[in-house]
Order: sequence, then structure tokens, then C-alpha cells
Amino acid sequence: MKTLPAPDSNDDERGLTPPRRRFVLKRSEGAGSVFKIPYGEELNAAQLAAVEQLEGPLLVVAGAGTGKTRTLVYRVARMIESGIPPESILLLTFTRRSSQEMLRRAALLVGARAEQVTGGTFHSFANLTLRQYGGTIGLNSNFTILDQGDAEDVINLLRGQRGLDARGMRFPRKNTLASMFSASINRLRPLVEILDEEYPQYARLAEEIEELARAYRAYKRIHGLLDYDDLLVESVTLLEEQTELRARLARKHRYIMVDEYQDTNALQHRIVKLLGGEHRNVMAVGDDSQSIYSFRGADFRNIMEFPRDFPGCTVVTIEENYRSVQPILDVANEVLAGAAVSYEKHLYTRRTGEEKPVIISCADEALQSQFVAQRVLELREEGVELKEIAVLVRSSYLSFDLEIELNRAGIPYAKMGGFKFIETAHVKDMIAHLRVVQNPSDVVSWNRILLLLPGVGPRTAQRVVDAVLNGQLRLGAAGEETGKALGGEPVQRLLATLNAISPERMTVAERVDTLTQYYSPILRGHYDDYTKRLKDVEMFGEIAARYRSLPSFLSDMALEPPSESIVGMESGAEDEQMTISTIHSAKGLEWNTVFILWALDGRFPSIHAASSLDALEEERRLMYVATTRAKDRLIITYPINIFDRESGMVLSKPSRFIAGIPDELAERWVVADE
DNA sequence: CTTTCAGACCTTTTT
DNA sequence: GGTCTGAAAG
Repeated sequence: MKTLPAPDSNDDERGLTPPRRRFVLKRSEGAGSVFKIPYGEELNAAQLAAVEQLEGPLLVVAGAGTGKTRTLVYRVARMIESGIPPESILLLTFTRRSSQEMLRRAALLVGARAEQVTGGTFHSFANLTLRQYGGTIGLNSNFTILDQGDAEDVINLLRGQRGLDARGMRFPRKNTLASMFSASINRLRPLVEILDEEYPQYARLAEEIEELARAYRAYKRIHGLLDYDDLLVESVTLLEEQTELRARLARKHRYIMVDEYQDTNALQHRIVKLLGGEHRNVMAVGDDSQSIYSFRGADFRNIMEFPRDFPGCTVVTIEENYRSVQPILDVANEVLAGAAVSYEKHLYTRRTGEEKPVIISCADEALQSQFVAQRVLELREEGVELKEIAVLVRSSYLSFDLEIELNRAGIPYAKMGGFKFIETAHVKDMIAHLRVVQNPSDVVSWNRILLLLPGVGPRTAQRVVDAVLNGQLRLGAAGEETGKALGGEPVQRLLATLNAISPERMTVAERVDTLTQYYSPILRGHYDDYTKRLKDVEMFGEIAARYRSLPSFLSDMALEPPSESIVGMESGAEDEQMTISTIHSAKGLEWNTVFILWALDGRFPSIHAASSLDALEEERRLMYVATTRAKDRLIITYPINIFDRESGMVLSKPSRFIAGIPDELAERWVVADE
């Protein structure tokens, strides 16, 4: 897979050295080690303060581009150097990629020991913990992780069984139901309250919806399924109920660091408190003005209230920015200045720059795309590498037109965020087969793979599934006969294939190979763009081949799927392609030149945010995050006269977040037909 | 029972 | 542009 520049990977090449500070070498308490790293020269005063405090609660409020990652990396290195065993450090980050990148950089400072630090997301940590100790709260260790789509499928199944999909009832759809349930769980609030506040149109169905939620919970439990929320919920349960185990885990993870704390939700915050409440060696890093995940239950108050939850907490604020030139920061600050609640933060830098950010109005979307493509080509002529250029959008579909234009112009790009490779039907099909092998009571996967077969519909699938559940049908040669009786020859062949890939000793690669041979003809029968999809299946095989065990492969596919879509992109040289990304996926990253597209009121802020002040504020922070990704050059564009089907309005006003930026801070241009 | 087809619907962001 | 649903044909 192609990967994108890791967070802050260019720290070392930035234009300005941090302020120098004289530093005295002294012997530390830990195991007779000495400073080997010239921290004083590499870090500014605030960063150094954060790095030096190894014990006790610590909150670092670090604005965009202030070297947050660098601080974390150095602190990990400093801890290891002072004799703290790396395996007692737990580094929780927003994506696994960022924790890997941090540990890689720490390893450059103190050697391979840094790789022994436990690093990952809350969800991956929960996954490992529950696989190991979940038995104590009645979980089977081979549970299947449901991603969002899977969870929706289960809900839909139950909804159908209950007859709640009757006509005229206008019962919420599966994705709405899933987000209702999730909101209730992640915010630790009763479902009724969520319904009343956010879905008043469904409040009348509260009873049925609650009933369905209960059924969903029961169903997951019976069939060994855990959705994303369950991973957190069950971890909390485990830590709360099993006090001895909690003590053991707390001893094991004596030092906890959490990145992007503003984007933690109530459950994650609770996990931190449970795990770190005793030893209190907890460091939280974050920036309240970059909180952009409240739709997922994140609550930036977790970071604000951190000092209250950990009394005696040291608070370090870092405001000097090393990433962007001052004119870009001026615009970023201006975006925040319009906020309803004020953020007590004002970024500054010593990086002066001549070039002001540019705001460009385009006559329509096509011109916007053409303009960006042309400008990219010019920049490349001027010596800006493609990998130093990014286009950021509010929603992933907003880059479709540009992608066509870039293809036409022969400009290679990688796209992050939005629809993923893993979410395509054919890849999900492959995964469903493997899941059934791992967890035969995974009914949703059974359903999925059975319905692929000719002559098998919901009814037949249900019969086969029932036979599996009550033990009549097991994987194994005898099962094939039963399968034939139940659903005919195709079912028999399916069971034969599942049998063939069941043996424990088989490698993941071997299993996927066998599965591909079985699945390819089915794929051909189902889709006319068969060849394109077959390529994805091959790609899937390549990824699978890197894994040693089936469970770890499946967990990873659910928790940390390859984030890029590979459609339309042949593998190119990694450093010679530009990036297209959603703003959410661009979190923590930086580029020399950043384009922000569709800064059009109704698209950004999204029209869905218009009704709620909180939602609007989050959109504003999103714009702030987007602008602060740019190091030297920021170009904001918007098309005008766009018809919005949903509202029936014509959108032609620039985003309210940039409309008020004074002309001294940004240049304004218009792109129109000649 | 399954398959097929036409019309409705709806579209953020992600672990 | 895609998914989802309902209804009728196979």
C-alpha cells in the first residue's frame, strides 16, 4: 500500500530552528543513565517542560503545528533513556499510523527499545485487552469485530425480524438507527434523550427503537460480535468490574500518554481514568480548537476538565508555531476569531513570509478543478514537489470532479479518507468468508456469503444459518452433504471451500488464494466491472499475505483498514504524487502548499450544520484545522452559483468562515471564462 | 422462493 | 451516482 507522509515528518526540514536554550547536563535518577540527547537544543522551553516531567499528571495544550508530535517523541525517548522500561509505556493515538511513526522516530533517538512501547488507538488497545482477558466478563476470545456497515446489517436484520420495516411506518433506516445507538453509548446518555434532542421526528417510536437496541445488544452477545462501541464499553466494564485485573493492567501500563485528547469521548476518558487513576502518570496532549469529531461522541470538555480529574496536574501550553508562515497563521487566527466561544489561543511564528493566502472565486466547479490542476502544474515547474501539495475538502465527494481533471492532466495523486477499499462489496465478501471460518456463529457474514449463491435467497440462507446455529451443520466433510440437502450444489461448494481454508496450520495467504479461486467466478457473475474488482481482490491477497494469523488480519481489517482508496490509481512513485484528503483525514499532517476546495457556504460549512450552533462551531474548527495544515502557501477556492438539490437553493456565497477575512490578510481573485 | 426491475431516497466527517 | 425498497415475474 502507498502511505502518505507521516505526521510532522518534516519537522527536521522546517525553516526555523526553535529558540536555543542553554542546557546543563545532569545525572538523572533512573538507572544511572545520562542524557545523550541534546534536548535543550532541540526543544523550546514549553516543549522541554513537557518532556522533562515524567511522573504525575500532565496536560499539554499544543496549538496546530507547535511540535506536539516532536514533544511526544522526545518524551518517550527521554523516559526510556531514564530507565523506564519501554513496555510499561502506553501511547494512545488517533490512528495506529501516527503511533507507529512516533515510535519509529523515538527509536532513532534511543534505539530499537522504543519499538517495545505499546502503541495504538483506544480501539486496538481494547481489542487486544479483550481478546486476552475478555473471558473474565464472559466474552469469547474469538469475537468478530463489526465495522459500521456490519453493525448496520445486523440492525437491519433484527428490524426486519420484528416487522418494523412495515410500510407507512417510516421507521428510521439502518444507518440512522446505528448512529442513534452509537450516540447514546458514546455520550453515556439514555437513548430517549438522544431521540428527543436530535431525532424528534422519531420520538414517537421511542419504545420500538429501544426494544430494537436491546435486541441488538442481545444478538451481538449471543453471536460473539462486538462493534466499535462495544470494544470501548466492554473495556470499561472489564476495568470496572475486575478490580484485580485492573490493578494488574495499571501496573503493566505505568505510564500513559494520550494524543489528540480533544477528540476522546466519554468512554475513552473513562478508560484513561480507570487505568491511570492509581499511578496518575498520565499525559494528555491536545488542542481544544482542533476538536472535530463530536459527531462520533468526542467531547472537547474532556481535555478542559482533565486537570480537575487529575488534581495536581501540570498544564503546559505551547503556542509557538513552527509549521506555517505568519500570513497563514493570520488567516487561521482570523477564522477562530469569529468563534462564538473564544479559544484562548493565538498562534505566532518566527517564519515570516511574503506570500499572502489567496481566496479565489470560480465561476463554476469545472473552472475550480481546472484552476487547481493548472496551478499544480505551475508549482511543479517552480520546483514544488507533488508530495508537498495537498487538496483538502470537507466531504470526500467534493473532489470527484477534480480527480477527473487531474487524471486528464496526468497528475498523479493519492486520496485519503472517504470511501475505502475495504468497504467495497467484493472485499467485504472476501472478508465475510474468512470471518465465518474464524467465528462460525457470525450470522451476518454467513448471510452475506450465502446470498451470493445462485438460487439462494433470504429464506434458504436462514435455513442454512439455523442449521449452523443448532449444530446440525458443522464445517467438515459431513457438513457438505447437509449443505447440499439444505441449499443445493452451490451451498455444498461453499462449505467445501470453507472446509478447505479452515485448517489452523494454513497461512493467511494460502487461505486467501484458495478463497480467491472459489470467489472469482462468483464475482464475474455479479458485476460487469469484473476485471476492475478482481484487481482489488488481488490487492486484498497481497495485504493478507503480510499477516501471520487470521484473527490478527481480521482485527486489523476492521480496526485499521488501509485508508486509501486504490481505485483508479496504479502504483506510482510514492513521492511523486500529490494528496487529496478529507480534512478529517488530514489531521496532524502538513504540506508546503495546501488547497482548500469548496469553501462555499452550504458545502463548508455543510448545509447540515446550519441548524445547530455547536455543529457550526465544529465546522469552523474544521476550517481552522484545514488552514493550519499549510506551511508556505494556502489557496482557498470556491465555485459560485451551485444548485443544491436538497435545499433547492443556489449557493453562491463564500464560506462564512472566510468571508470576513480582511483584504490585508488575503488576496482575492476571480477565475472566469475568458 | 428467488430474481429482476423501477422508483424513491439521500448523501459529512471515522474508529 | 449510488443504495434501498417494493412489487411483479420467473
